[in-house]
Amino acid sequence: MIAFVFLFDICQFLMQRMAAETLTLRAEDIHTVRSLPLFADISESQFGALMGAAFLQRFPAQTQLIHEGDQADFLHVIVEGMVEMFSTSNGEETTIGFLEPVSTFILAAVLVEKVYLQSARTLEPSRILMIPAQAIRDVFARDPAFAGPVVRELAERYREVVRQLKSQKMQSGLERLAAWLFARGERRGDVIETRIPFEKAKLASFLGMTRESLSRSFASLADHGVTVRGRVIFCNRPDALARLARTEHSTHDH
Amino acid sequence: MIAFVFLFDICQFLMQRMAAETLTLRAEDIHTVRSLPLFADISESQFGALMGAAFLQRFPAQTQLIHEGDQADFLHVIVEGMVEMFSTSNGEETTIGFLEPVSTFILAAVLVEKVYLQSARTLEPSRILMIPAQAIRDVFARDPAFAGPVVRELAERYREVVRQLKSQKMQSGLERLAAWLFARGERRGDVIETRIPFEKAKLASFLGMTRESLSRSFASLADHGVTVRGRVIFCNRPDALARLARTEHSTHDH
DNA sequence: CGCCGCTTTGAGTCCATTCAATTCCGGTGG
DNA sequence: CCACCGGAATTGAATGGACTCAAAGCGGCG
Repeated sequence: MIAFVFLFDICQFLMQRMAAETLTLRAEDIHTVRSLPLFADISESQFGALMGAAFLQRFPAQTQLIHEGDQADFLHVIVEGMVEMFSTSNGEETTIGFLEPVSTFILAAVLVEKVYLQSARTLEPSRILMIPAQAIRDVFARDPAFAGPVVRELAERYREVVRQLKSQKMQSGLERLAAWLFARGERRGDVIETRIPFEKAKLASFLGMTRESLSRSFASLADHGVTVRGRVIFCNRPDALARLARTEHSTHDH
Repeated sequence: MIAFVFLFDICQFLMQRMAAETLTLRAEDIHTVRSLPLFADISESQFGALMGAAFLQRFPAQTQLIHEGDQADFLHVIVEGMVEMFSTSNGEETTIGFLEPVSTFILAAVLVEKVYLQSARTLEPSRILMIPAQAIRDVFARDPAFAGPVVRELAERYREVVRQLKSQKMQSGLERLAAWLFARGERRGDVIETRIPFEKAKLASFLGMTRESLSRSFASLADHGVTVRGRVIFCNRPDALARLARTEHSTHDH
């Protein structure tokens, strides 16, 4: 049984290899990875060890990089493209987050040598740097300068998930949407502009609702100065959006 | 303004002091804290430094130990009693978790020198060891043996919250309840027995539903062999419970 | 025994989802 | 350049699950 699972893993790995394209690390890429807070402090030699063991691959869109439940064998770094973290249970799928360059993901599973709790797939053609988990753990054990950044990374991720859990439990879908638009939008004068860089269905899943509900939520936001033009959202009353995001239950306007 | 806030903090602290009772550390307590995975590996001298800066307090039930939004000044260790982690937003409150001896809480906020994202209160009379955040950070910086356990603790907490988020987004209240009963129950022969060590309303809030819904969920679980007797829950078909917990959507029985 | 707080039950309402149909949009090929 | 196609997004109607409000049990403790 174990043997079969192992064989299956190998097959999967080879198939992925075939679908992907292994690239040599370019100096420029190494530099961007090196500049990540996670790696900024470690010694040159340890960083060299990590990069020596790592490899960079190019994946097409919609490639599943990580399968929830697998042993965490690599720390992934997204160098270019876009990655979705998600989870599947009894056929249902929910989006847990999105990753843009340059960031690492699933550090927790790698460090504690456990299985992944989430899956990951590319949403665009992407370049991913894969560092063997063992190399990460080795450097962690050897280089004390690595501990600080690792802890900061973990702690920040933890706090992010706590925020997500809170908003999931205490806010309505409309409020989560407002908060998302506000947090991620860019101010242009007195309007705020937010671009959704993926399908709206993904955003809906991330916010914990259906596409239809998201669509209706956008419609409701018209009362708050929001205009939707495809994947670009404008709001000419950012304060109204912020107020809603902070979950204003007192105001029952209509 | 700042001065007033500071004054307020001091008042709060003093009031807490008055409500609480400062205790001297007993050798026995020190030993239990020392045996925590988080502290097991650090050097004797560093541990001594931590304990020297720390103090143990006894709090009555329903005492708020941590106010969400405050700067994280202490790492708390629950030595005896029961603590609830919760969060408040626009008047609504949600329970995020429960802590029993012996465990630490809010390590993440302490390490990154940020504000607490959650509040904490005692649910029973409790003894809490409070270690100044700065002492924790100092030891972390000085003793490399501390890094591993810290990372393991953080990583596990992170994974726990991810699990909570997933179950919140993908499972029904009924399924979450089944999962909770199953995970926390004790096998006695072919029945499983679970004791709820706090108000059912707290459990409802933790599971993300109202008391009424929780009550109705218990009623529905009767079909799965569940009997409720006050705060003690029995199930004579643990497999049915487990199946439901794994979120069996396919089976539409009746 | 009687009070008080927690829990349960009931009834009605509301909001999100589901299912279904239509519109919108980008890309392709004639 | 335009017609067409398919996937995505929106809209509508109906369902259902969870919540709110209200009232009635239950249980522990003085």
